[in-house]
Amino acid sequence: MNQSSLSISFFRQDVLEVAPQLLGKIVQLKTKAGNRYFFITETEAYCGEEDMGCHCSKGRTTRTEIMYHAGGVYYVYLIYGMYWMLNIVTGKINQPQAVLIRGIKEFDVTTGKVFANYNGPGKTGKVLGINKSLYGTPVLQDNRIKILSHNFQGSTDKIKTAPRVGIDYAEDEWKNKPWRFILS
DNA sequence: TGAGTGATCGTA
DNA sequence: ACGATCACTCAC
Repeated sequence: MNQSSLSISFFRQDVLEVAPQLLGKIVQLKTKAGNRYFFITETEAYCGEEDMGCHCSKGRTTRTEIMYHAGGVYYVYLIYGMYWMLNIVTGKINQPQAVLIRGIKEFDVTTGKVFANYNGPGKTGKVLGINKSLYGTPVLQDNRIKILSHNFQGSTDKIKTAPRVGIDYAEDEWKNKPWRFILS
């Protein structure tokens, strides 16, 4: 298995480039029992203060501060008191954007066989052991989670788009944007 | 369809 | 200081 990570320049592209390109990318998780391997199956893009579905539509706050950083750091937060959402900041400095990782599948690294599906951002955060300590950590620096630069076999072929989930409070213009990317 | 759960943010 | 809200999940 090629272990090279995605570069910092990848994450500093616009979120609408990064979000679909993250589909199929392999995530390596280091645990006491050894490495576990996943690939990304679903993402969502959140794009700037003008995007009424994005947390940054309310401007710079303690929570959203990290989104104003240049791309390539983690943005995590707790929702509904239970679920840690895993996001990666993208774009340039002061261009607040992030990709939400909404789903991953786990596979056996020797056989290449998929054996578990974690659909939904809450489940994704749980299986990866996300918590607030990851907030602001550079993606390339974290020693527990590595995002590799190559794709799970044959996973890039079919990308579906759909409106984003859970932002019913936003006006139709933003609610309807096809910024949810799904591997099929 | 609604309960569970706690950080965050706007209003005082 | 308080109350409403929330990029969700699971059981019913």
